[in-house]
Amino acid sequence: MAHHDLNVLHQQCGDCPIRHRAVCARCESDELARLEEIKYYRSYQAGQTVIWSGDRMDFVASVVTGIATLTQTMEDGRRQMVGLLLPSDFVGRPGRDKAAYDVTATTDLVMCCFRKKPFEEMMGTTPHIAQRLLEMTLDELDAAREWMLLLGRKTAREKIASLLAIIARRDASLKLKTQKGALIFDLPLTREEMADYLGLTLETVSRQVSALKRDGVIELQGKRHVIIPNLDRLMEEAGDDSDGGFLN
Amino acid sequence: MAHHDLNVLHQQCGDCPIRHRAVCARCESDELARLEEIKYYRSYQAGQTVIWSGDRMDFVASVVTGIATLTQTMEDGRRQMVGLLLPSDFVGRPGRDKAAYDVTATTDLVMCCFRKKPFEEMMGTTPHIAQRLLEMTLDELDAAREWMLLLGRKTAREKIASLLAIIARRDASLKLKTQKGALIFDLPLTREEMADYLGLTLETVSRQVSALKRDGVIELQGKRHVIIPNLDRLMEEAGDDSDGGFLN
DNA sequence: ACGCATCCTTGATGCAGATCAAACGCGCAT
DNA sequence: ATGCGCGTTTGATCTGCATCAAGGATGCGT
Repeated sequence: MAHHDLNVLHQQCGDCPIRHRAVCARCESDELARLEEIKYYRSYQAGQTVIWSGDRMDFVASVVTGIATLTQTMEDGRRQMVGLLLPSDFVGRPGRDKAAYDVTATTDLVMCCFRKKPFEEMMGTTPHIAQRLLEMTLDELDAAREWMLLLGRKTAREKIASLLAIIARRDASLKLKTQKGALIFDLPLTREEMADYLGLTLETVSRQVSALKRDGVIELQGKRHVIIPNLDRLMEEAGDDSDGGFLN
Repeated sequence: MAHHDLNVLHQQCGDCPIRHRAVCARCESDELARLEEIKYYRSYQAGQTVIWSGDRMDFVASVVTGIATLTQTMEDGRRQMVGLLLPSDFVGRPGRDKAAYDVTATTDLVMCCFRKKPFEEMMGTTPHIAQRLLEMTLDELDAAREWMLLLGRKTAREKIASLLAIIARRDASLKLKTQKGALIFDLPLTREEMADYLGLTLETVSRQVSALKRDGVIELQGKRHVIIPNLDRLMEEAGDDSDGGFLN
């Protein structure tokens, strides 16, 4: 758990899978070239800690592949996940030198890193980066506020349904494995991680997942493979405003 | 509840009480002059709704004086406050034309408004505004994540103590009425609003406030006037990591 | 094939906070 | 003064989820 692989592959930004969603999304080719000079990749194995809260953090990064989590921990060990980082999500905060949260790889993870100093300098001279980062941060803030509603007011069953709906919709937006309107995906989180995200215990998560299965809202193959036969039904269970998205 | 006063006072930005904390904090005098041209003030009475979630929103604004809240509501009426807006806080999102949350004035409120279109144009040409907005949004995101820990994992007593500590620290930072290390302030929220913020019922809020009083953690004069004889004690009750702030 | 670890499920019981209900205090309009 | 409304307090009871406790399933290293 101490060290991390330095991945030697040098990917061209032009071929990067997150080219159009990450913090670099708006960059022109000359700006991309400058970024390319200061970037480097890092890989982490599933379960590895990327950084501990309070540690000095001399880089910022984009998740390229895999999933990471942000968690906060109280002295007595109570844990709350405060972010789920998917490909293209940004890690770190320009202008801050210590990590505010624990960052953990929940699957194998590849990140595109930039040393903080050069990145901050580029932010000053490259408005496209700052613009995109602002947009992404505003999106995260909206997501955090939706999560506050979940944590403060939803029942255990609604929390589980909400989490499944969020994961299902994300997968639908890229890996869209749709067949007759059914969505299929693998849960990227253990029951305990789901509990930490939802403000529940792992036992309650397990019981409510079983209940949703018993009631036909979801189907399970093994513990992690989920089939959503009817997304609308799941959304009802999640208690979300039916109108769905409010993008723009 | 339908209309709002148009306040005719034209304040000079140079004299503005939030000049150095708001979205305009980094502006040079020429930039400020341009902002001054497109700004206008609006006042709301305590209890008035500034805007409803889903409504068209053609402006963005800074809170100048007073307090406003952001809340989300589920169809069945469950409510969760997702933001507490204090003087200098920013309302609205550039690039979005509908409000995502209900915004309500909990005290008499004055906002410094900018029509969205001109403001967005200025953001493109005035990096100081975009920079400051990014910084403020990152701060809000941190606050939202701290709130997620509170909502997901803290006990009712810890939630109340945390809210009081947050309000106390904010007042200490400006209206600092310190005397022998004791902090004094008026609660800007009703018990019900506190409950909506904390993910509790108003009865539980009332009981836990009484309990903190009984245990000498706080003193009360009337229902709203609070005295914190010992902030460290209150912070312990809040269950926060003792190290306190982690700015920068 | 075996043992062991990790993750997960299920059951029994307990408790913090929700819910239901009543009454208090204070400001305000008549 | 009187009565009314709103915010608040306090009490009695209920319940959803936590906690405590056993197993079951799957995968991995030997």
